[in-house]
Amino acid sequence: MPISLYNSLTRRTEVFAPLDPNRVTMYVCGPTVYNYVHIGNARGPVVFDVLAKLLRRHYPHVVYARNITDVDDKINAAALEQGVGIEAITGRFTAAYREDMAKLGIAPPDVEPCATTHIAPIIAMTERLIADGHAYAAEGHVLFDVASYPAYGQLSGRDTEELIAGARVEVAPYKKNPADFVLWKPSTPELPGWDSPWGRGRPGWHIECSAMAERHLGETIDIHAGGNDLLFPHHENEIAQSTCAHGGKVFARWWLHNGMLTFDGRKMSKSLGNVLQLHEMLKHHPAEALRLRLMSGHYRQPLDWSDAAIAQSVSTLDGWYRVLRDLADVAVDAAPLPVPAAVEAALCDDLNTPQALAELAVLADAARQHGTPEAKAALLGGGALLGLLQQDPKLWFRWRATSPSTFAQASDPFLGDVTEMSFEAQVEALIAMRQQARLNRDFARADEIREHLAKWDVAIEDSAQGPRWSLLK
RNA sequence: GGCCUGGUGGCAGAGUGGUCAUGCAGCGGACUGCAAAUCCGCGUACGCCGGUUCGAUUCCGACCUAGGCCUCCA
Repeated sequence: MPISLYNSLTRRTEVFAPLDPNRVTMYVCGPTVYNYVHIGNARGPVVFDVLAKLLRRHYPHVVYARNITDVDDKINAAALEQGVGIEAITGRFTAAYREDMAKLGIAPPDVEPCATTHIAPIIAMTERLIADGHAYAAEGHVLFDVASYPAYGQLSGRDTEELIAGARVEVAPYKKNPADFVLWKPSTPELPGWDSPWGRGRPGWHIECSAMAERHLGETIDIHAGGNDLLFPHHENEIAQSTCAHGGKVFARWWLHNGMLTFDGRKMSKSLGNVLQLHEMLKHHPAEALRLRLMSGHYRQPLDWSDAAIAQSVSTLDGWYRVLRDLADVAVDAAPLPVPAAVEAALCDDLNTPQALAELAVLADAARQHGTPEAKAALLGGGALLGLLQQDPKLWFRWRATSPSTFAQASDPFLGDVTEMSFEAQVEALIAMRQQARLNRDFARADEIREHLAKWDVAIEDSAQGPRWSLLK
């Protein structure tokens, strides 16, 4: 089944065909690690994680690179403010980023290059651009000469003339044209810097992606992806740099751009201040529900974020995990889970995750009704491609790592002294007590215990197999 | 101002020129000590106005409206 992907460069959906089917290359712009990322920053990683999984099914060798920007003026500002070196900042938030991505079920990329470990390739590429007349040094800076690249503006649909005339950008005196952008800039002694032919300095923002993509993936890559707010100027500049540094070779054959998360109808962004930190969200919601929500709209459309939407994702997963819990004893060959054609077809159609999720719902219904190993395997297999439904259903229903705060007490009205009892032990004891009350047909007491447990967000179901419990989310 | 997306049932959110999205929530019934879960049943959505068509939510045009990029930003 061929994969079709919308290409921002051509503005149409095209059947994907890699340059080399034996080495498919994909580059995704990663975070600048000066703080925790917000939930909107996780959308690209989630949808492109699904894309990577899909590509790996179709091709034997996929090289997926997602960079870490670890030198940047915001990092410098944070380091100065906290009186530490930039490594303290970038180290901490790189680690947090990896942890939070892992919680969302995002597989690590094959390569995770950092700007600071690619200074030599960055300088080399900059020198090449100067030598070929595409860049110039001025006052310790090196700037890309936009006028030297006639195709500039192609990706973002901008008119080069207008950009060169560009009134909105504050024009630095050393620029030939307002649209020229910096490849290298000088560092004052208190700022991080590296020796270069132009003095001690640091790379501009755009050049690192060009240099690292070249280094790890090659001069022409199959897919380059990122948020649509990077389309201009970041990706436009990357194209200019890479194309000019590679003698006119195509830089990226497919450009994919995910839509923004909105919050109260506006783009979630640090500058607007309407952000929700992923790290914080993960403390209050099951990670899988956040992932599901991030996939529940088509990746190119905006997606509104709200508590109600998270709650809906939780309910949806409750239903699917209920099916899997009821089929816990149905054995399934886990090694190669089958991938249902309908799920794959949806994803092959420009990553239509909402359609894929609709198919997953159909599979869940089938599994609930038939309860066969095949039906269960299909549900698990479809979920696997989407990065869902892979945990033990028990853990989904006992998702909270810590017990409710209301639980911390020495004495329980029903159990007496509970200082030695764990949360789970207390819950189990109370449920046993309630079961006995029900057998005695003392329903008033049974309901009292149920209400008591409800205060700890413990919900009880009396199933045919006996009572079972879960934690409300 | 330039470039670009959207406006679908209570909510979320796909899709299509002519019988079905799907999920969540809701309502009625069955089941249950009561709940929960499950099962059965229910709701005649496609911004507005024109046009093309036998037929448009789907194509075309205008309008209204929301949002994104043009500056750091996933």
